[in-house]
Amino acid sequence: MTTRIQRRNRRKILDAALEVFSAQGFRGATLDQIAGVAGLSKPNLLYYFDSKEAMHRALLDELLDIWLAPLRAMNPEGDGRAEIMAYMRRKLQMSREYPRESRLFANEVLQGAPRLGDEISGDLKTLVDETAALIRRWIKAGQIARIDPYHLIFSIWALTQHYADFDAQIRMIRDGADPMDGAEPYLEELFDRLLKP
Amino acid sequence: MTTRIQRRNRRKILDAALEVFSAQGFRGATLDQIAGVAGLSKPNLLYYFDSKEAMHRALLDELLDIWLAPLRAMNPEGDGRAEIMAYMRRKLQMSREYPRESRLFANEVLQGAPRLGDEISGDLKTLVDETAALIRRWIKAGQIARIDPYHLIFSIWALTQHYADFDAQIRMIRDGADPMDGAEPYLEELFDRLLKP
DNA sequence: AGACACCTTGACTGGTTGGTCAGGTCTGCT
DNA sequence: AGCAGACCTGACCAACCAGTCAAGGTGTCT
Repeated sequence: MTTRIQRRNRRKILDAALEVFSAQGFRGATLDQIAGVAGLSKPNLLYYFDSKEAMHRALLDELLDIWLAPLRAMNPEGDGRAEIMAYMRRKLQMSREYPRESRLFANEVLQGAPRLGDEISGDLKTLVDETAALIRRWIKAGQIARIDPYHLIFSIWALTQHYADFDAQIRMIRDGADPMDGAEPYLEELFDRLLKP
Repeated sequence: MTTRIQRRNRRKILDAALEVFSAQGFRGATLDQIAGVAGLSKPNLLYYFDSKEAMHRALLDELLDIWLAPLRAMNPEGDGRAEIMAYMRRKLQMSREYPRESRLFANEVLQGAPRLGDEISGDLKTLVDETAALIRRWIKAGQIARIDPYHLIFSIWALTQHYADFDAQIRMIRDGADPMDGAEPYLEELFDRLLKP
């Protein structure tokens, strides 16, 4: 049985944890910081989660589905170019709407993904392999250019997530302007040229 | 006056610090770990550097020049397309040869670049602005396509550094194979298509 | 209202970590 | 050899941090 209070507080804690973990990394975050952001006491955090580690795992677990949704949303029956362009657009949208989620995963992967369970990484691999096979079929059908499917996927990740993960750097260079200004037409052009058979 | 021992030990410390900071981030790294890798005692580390922070600053300072060398190496007199392709190749080469440096900067920027001095970021901005102006001239001269120079630079960074920074993820997906396998021809094709007028 | 489970917290603990210091050892020079 | 200064370290400290606990507060159901 989960009560109303439980739902509300677990949500507050995970929100705060996302805020702090994404900005400081796992090791850099402290329970006191998370407690402060959540507006709860530290022992209370540990009443709802067994440990800092459990909090982090719960976050990754919950967010992975959201994070991979655009990839799952690709339609094998659709037109190759249109589907890949749409995927890229959705990923860019994710960087705009969920920059903290992007940085959370970036932090985790950057440190060698020590807290991403084998199960999780297995799911990811399966999904990517399936998508790569799908892209190969689109290539065979002559819908897109003959390019490596894996590197294509990596380049979509790299280009879209860069705007969320390296926000600070882009802001410095662009005098604080919105880092994603002009990103969409640019990536549109880039992938249009790349995919054209 | 700097002695031979000073040079040798400072080098050992900075090497070890790069190893540990790049893998764990600033907050995640401990002086004990660095001391262990360097083969020196912790107090000895602090004999050569005032603090953990000073160590980190010295590293960033020393490595920024190396890191930005490819950008400085662009030749304004050269052919636009050839120069940009060469820059991309050099950056990819950096990701292959200096993945730790890449991750060090990635960690720093990801956390909002709190330890990158204004001076450093100012230098970077100036250099990027100059390069952007140069790219605009190449566009005017009809040597490359009409694309946003800043986003072009960001996309070169994103695509090349991704292979170093997200190494762990790519390895998972590609079953431990060398993440950069096939990256060069892929990026060659991508930027060739992108830059063509 | 009363009972009972659920929720909350101040005070604490044990371990870690950045940094200090007094005193020791080594090196290069004369 | 002997000396000065550079180099090195064990022992220590204060701050920080994840996690514990006993005690009290709160919501809910009858």
